[in-house]
Amino acid sequence: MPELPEVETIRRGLVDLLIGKKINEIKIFETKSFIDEVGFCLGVQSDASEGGSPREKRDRSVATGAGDAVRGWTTRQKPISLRRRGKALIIDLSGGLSLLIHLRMTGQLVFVPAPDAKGTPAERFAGGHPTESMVGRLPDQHTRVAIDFSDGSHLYFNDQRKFGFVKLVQTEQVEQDDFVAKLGPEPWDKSLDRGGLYVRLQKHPKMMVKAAILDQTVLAGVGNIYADEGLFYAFIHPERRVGSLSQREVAELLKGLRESMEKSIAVGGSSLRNYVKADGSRGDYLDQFAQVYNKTGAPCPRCGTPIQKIRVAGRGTHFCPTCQQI
DNA sequence: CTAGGATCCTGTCAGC
DNA sequence: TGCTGACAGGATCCTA
Repeated sequence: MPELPEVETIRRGLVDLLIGKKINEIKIFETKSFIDEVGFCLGVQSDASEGGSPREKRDRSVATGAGDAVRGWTTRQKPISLRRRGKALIIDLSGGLSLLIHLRMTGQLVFVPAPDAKGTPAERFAGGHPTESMVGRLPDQHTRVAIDFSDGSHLYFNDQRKFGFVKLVQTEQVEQDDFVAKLGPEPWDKSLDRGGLYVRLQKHPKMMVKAAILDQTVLAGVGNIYADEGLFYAFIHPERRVGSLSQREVAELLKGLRESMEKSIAVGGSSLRNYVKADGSRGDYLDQFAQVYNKTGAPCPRCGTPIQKIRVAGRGTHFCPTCQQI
């Protein structure tokens, strides 16, 4: 699910928790979820000599409590910075490697601190796809990768559908990564102002506007929720052809995208404190800012017309048929 | 170039 | 309650 605001929420929440900690081991519970571009711990199972520090223990099998074989990579590297590009989170490590994390539809990251001396339940930080794994015992059946820190804390990458991944890359190669290299500018990039987005969009004049803003090469980080919200804000029907949009409409669309994402970041995206409210009940963070997304049948906040749901570019699309005309 | 569908997976929900 | 099909917030690949 996680779109830009969720990933940014995670980045902000994790930065102080991870920086300076020392990794003991990265455990890989699901091979498919961990892509090793460096050739350190997975990939070629050959005994051919590989690059890297001789102190690294590679391709080791570890026994878990459950008895499953889990791949592990022992290292002493430390997270030194957390970055975000579009919907990707990048954790740079002290040894020149980086973890490039994409949550796709159902990924989540859960940080579990070490229990204190009194055994008081540790306060977690979690973000991404909201599920019981945010509060349950970890690792669980959805845990794909776990990072164990030397102080006894853990960072879990959980992902029901296994679409997301953690990729190990050289830090200097991050910009050249297949996914990162194709990304368009960040939504707040100045290059999009004063007609910049209009120019980018007009390279695809026949495309439906919703499909165009979901295209990560046009603009990075916009997903289905914020696409619907931004189009609603700008009074633009999602099936309008890009070529029919005026500069003014595109400027409004950019404003709408930015505002809805800023609001979401301000309330903390889909994170633990939205998932579990103070009284222990489960909340839906979308309620805190969404005007149309997942509001099928509800009155339009501007004109009262019931919000409609249609399918555009293969995606569920919510809009107001009165405010957003073809 | 574009649309549209299938695909990777698993879980949930509506309807019967 | 059980079964079935539709659908899910991403991205890519293929075909037409």
